[in-house]
Amino acid sequence: MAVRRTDVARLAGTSPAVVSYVLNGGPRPVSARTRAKVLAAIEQLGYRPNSIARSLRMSRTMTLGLVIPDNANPFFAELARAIEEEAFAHGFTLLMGNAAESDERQTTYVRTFLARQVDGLFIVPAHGHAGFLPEVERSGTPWVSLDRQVPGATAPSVLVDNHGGAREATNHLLTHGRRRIACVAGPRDVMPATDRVSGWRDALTEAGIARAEMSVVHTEFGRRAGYRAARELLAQAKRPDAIFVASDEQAVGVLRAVSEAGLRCPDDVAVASFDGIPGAAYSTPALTTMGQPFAALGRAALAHLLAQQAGTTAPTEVLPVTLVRRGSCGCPDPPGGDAPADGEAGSDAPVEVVQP
Amino acid sequence: MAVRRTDVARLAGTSPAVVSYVLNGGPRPVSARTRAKVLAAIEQLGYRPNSIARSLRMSRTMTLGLVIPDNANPFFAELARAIEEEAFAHGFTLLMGNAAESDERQTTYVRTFLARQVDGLFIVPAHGHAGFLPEVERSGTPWVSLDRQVPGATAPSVLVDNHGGAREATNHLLTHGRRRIACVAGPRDVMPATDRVSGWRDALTEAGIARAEMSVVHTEFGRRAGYRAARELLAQAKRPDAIFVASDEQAVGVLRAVSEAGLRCPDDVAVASFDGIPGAAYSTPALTTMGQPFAALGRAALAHLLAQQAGTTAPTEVLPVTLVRRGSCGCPDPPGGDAPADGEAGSDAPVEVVQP
DNA sequence: TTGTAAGCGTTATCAT
DNA sequence: ATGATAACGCTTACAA
Repeated sequence: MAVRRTDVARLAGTSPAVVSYVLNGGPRPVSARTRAKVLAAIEQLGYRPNSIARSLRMSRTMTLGLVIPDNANPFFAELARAIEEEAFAHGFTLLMGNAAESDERQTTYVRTFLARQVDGLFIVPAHGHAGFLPEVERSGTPWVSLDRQVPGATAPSVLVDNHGGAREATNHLLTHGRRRIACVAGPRDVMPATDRVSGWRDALTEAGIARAEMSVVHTEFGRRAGYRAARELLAQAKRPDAIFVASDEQAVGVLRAVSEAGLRCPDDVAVASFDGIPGAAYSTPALTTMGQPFAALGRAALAHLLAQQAGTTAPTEVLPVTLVRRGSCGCPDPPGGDAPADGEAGSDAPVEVVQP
Repeated sequence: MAVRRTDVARLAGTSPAVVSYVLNGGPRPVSARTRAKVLAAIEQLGYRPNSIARSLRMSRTMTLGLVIPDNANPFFAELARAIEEEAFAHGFTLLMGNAAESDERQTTYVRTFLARQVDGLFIVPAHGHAGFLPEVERSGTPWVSLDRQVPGATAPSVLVDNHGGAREATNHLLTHGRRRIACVAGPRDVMPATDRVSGWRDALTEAGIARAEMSVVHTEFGRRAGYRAARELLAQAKRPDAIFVASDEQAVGVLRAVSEAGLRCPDDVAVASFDGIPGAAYSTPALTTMGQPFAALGRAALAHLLAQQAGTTAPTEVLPVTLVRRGSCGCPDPPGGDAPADGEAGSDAPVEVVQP
């Protein structure tokens, strides 16, 4: 069918193995003359190596799998982007699976990826579920859990400082003179969500605010959920003068609810959130948020995978988040969404008005 | 190393071939008793088939490749999501490649995917570039170009009605009484961008507006580019009273520029855009936009691939876009970003304010 | 109904 | 420095 290594060897008047040595630069040396003939034959036949066969032989696929809970969520999209970038830089191809918040789909993807003999697996576990755990552990495939931890898993996790970040964001709202700071939280069963709630609570407690003065709404991540949660909070008798929101996506919905309620952000209700997705710079007002170090997360995740391949035992790693001050908290709002978003192309090219 | 088909056969007291027949449901029948023994052995050993070996043997990988120009752009992200969804539903796994607007990376990905013997390839070509064309054509692998057409390609394209959509959006701004309707366009060398410009121009011409009254800025897709383009337009002596924007992403930047200029949307400057990304429902005001049929695009793309596999010749397909009326054009702005976004989870669960 | 064996395209280990 | 050959794990045609 396709043109094989054998065909190249025949045309070059040599053996298939030599073709391998030329292509792979080893493990055995090959004379310059033979190499030239092989290269010519490859060119002439339009030969392309079959990496499936290579994978079978080498039991190494140079493929990594990534399973995320929700493709449509910009935070996971950004995380996926960072991981893809890092994988590409190391010569790996990434298989992407979207669990769509379903434990079943999540497990299906893990199973598929394992059957495909991926060299490693990145998993952002959907809400507490972890039906995939037994299979992945038994396979012996290196894996890393991201953003969230799986109870009982032996694999390392790469996380961010959710508690500290939430505390810092809340403290920042306090420095703007806000006292009634409510919280739009994530689902109860997701680790980063609960850590962010406790960071918020601790900041308020340290500021001497009574527990009874604190309101929290647990809800899904996502714009719509944030919108609905904020509507509840703003309808309370004692309306909050600020809201700490557990994710930028929810915060976009919160902003919308504030404006529909006839209130202004940050004047009537200040907002600070978490994640630092690119879109956060372009809402009105732009969101003050705890920026996650996406590139560093990607690097750390791959490093942990490679360490496991090398047999090293790598512990869980917690990366810091950094406060990004924009308009929603009451800080001055930088024009034009400040810096060009990561990966945004050609943003500084001159623009010119013309006639069509 | 791993547990193989042979091991299962030995334990079940049968031959490796029979194990295949049990797993694949054929092609030969297996007695109920043998099947039970095989299943038990599989369970006991924790056997998992190696699909690399299967792929090599079958010369079918059940893997498809997708190359997009920019992972960070929500439009491509949404398109990717739709395609992944469709591929998953048909039992395919998707390899995702982000060309990051680089022709070189784009070609690298196509080459990698071909080497991995993907059963088909979806390509959203980066700006006019098409360095990958010779290789993919010669490989004989079925492929489809999406969103944009590649000059000289034999493969079918799946597109939307860019001209008609732009025309409809512009006409809609005209019905709101706007006359000075400027245009923020995409890059000059991208087909859908130029088609949208001509749709906008035709609508204005039909309305009797002189060419000299039309202003257009060509720029990159992306929020920041839209922001900078709108700043130019709003600084003109005769300021436009509406802007047709070639993409929602750019429109988000346009909204930002309008608000920074101390103007209000839609009162001073109405905006209509193109794409219908989920985020468009949550800007302030929400964006009136020409919604692309993402799910249908995914379906069409896969259908074209499968048709090619079956040897059928499939022509280019153009899908319709639909006007989504929201606040930015002057229509009433539906509350809370109207319907739950596609793929947004659990959005209608009750929310409740509690103490932490 | 079941066992045997060839072959998918590659790499690595033998000899030469 | 090179040529032959066994193996990777699976599917299927063929023989029994």
